[in-house]
Amino acid sequence: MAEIQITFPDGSVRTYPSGITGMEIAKDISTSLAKKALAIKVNDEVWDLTRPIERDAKIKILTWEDPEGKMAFWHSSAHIMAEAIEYYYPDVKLAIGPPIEQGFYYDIDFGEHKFTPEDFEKIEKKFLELARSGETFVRKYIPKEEAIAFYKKRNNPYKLEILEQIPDDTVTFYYSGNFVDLCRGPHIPNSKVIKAMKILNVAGAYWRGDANNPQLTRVYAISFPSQKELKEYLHKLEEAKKRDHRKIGKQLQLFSFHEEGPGFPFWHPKGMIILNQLKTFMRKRLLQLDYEEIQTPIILSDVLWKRSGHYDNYKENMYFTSIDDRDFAIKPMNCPGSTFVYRSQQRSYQDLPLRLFEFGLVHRHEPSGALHGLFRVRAFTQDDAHIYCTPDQIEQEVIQLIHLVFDIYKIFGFEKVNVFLSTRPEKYIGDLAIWEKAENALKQALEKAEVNYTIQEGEGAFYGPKIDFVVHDSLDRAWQLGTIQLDFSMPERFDLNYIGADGQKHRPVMIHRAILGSFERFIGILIEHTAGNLPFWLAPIQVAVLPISDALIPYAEKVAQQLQKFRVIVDRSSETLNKKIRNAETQKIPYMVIVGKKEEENNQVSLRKHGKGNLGVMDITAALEVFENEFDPLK
RNA sequence: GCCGUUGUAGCUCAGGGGUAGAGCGCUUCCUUGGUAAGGAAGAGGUCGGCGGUUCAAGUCCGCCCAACGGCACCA
Repeated sequence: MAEIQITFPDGSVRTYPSGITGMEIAKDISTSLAKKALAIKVNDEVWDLTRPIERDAKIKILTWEDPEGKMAFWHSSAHIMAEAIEYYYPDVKLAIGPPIEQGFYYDIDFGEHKFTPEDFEKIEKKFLELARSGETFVRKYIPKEEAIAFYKKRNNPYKLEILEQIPDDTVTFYYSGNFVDLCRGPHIPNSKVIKAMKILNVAGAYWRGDANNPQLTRVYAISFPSQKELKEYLHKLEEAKKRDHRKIGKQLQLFSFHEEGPGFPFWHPKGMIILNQLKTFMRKRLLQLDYEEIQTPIILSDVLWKRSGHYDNYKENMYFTSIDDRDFAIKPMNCPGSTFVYRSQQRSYQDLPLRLFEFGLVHRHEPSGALHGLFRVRAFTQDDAHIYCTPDQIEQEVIQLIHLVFDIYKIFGFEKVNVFLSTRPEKYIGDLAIWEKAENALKQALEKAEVNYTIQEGEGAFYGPKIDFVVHDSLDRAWQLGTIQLDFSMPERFDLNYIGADGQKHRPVMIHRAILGSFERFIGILIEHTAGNLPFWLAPIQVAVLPISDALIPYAEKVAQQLQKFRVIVDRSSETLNKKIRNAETQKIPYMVIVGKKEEENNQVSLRKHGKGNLGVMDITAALEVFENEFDPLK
């Protein structure tokens, strides 16, 4: 038999007979590895451990520690779950069942039956029973004709549609237990390693993600090699739930939502402090960079929106009204308004770049099913700005912007930022030459700012290329915040111009940009990022003075007086000290200043830090100094 | 917008055809305290809205609204 050379990840090479399987190689290395092995990577392709390797290859045995190992594990779990579901509901039609980042799902047409959480338990039980029985996953090559006949007999239009799109004459099927599925694989060798599984939820999902197609039931689940890992995962889910900004917003009395205004947040006094602090902060930064602030109307004539193109492209998302028999629209974006400020006087090349920023309140008719706390609302305030410049100025402007964006994210503790450059799509407006110039300017800017970025070919807007900024929060979830979008359309539509050094009229380029995106959404992200423990400068109440008894209220007020440059409250309730501390802690107030007789006698306070505990007794001035040393970008 | 689930006191939730429940919060009283819940009493609800079935509906049925989980959407 021919021999082949197998190269391992560490670079070492071993010789094996051709046709050896991954499992045999794993066993050759060590029995413990063979036990843990789930799949094998063969020259960048993930294979079953039972599949014969016939040529020289670079391999890596995959275990639960490898993302690809997890994928195979969950993919196989999806098959077992489908088998369990078919056991109880033999008439279901399976569509697709892939692994995902956290677990797996199977899209299933349940016909008449409504699959609900009541079904979960019995499916989970059956699943574990099947997994424990030690099912093997056997890969078989089936002629496509045979596969089609198989699914025709089973009356499964979904699998037939998938088959139609496979060009090959032979397709692969996987057999495990009583289950058969058209599947590319790879799978784990034996189901015994799956020790724990939980169905997480069910949801409707369109076949092939198209809203015109029938809706299937998507069953989400996750599985693990041990019960312990499942427990930990469920615990993590709960922790994430605790950080939900909707919940914390309610607990801390920051904002609320009401039936009377779906998608329209009500900001309470404490939330307003955060909102205003953010605005003050952003305003200060922008004014330092030669931006000028403007404010444009919320309601503007529909003539304007027809001219801007929003009426044709964005009508579905706009609200309309009328005034004295004339038609108006509520602005969904600030850009058209900004152009009026630009046009209010003849601009010269010496005026450029002109940087106009607006904390613009926009309204958008989001589909009802899309609303989600502060993350997706129907009214929000963008930290918007429009920069009017010459094509030659794009690069320097974008460099400045990139630095600004990174500076600002850093202040909120967003250190990991991914940057994406989206280039010209198939449908676009404007000259090819200016597109190329603009895209090059963006690339140059990114490179000069020494930013790593990913190009998203063809993902730009029809009116210009753009750069997007995605940050990662403390739970490593990704959030798109900032965007820098070049626009060749708006200057054209509104006939914007400036007089160049040559005395002739020229067309400026418009740069739309937002850094936080929307203040409302950003606060939601910040709450989840910090679990509601906002930094000192953003905390609605910074210090709570807690008198040990009613008799100490006068001294508490005297102390509060001396701390008045901070947002300070005095707890005058006739509760025990323990209760007052508990209340301040649950309200996530950064500092507690505790005063009793002893402190009063020496003009001192006892300081306690939220989440940390007692910092000890000190002079009032020393406490003041502690607060003054807290980070404050507004100083 | 689509599919599914949910809607009971300010908040978190139990109850499930026959007089509406708990804890927290709120009010009052007692207690005056030393680093995460002191004690007692009281007030508070057209059980999301509108219709229907029934002697009787918070409970069963239909429609609507909203929230939640996904999908679709996010020029």
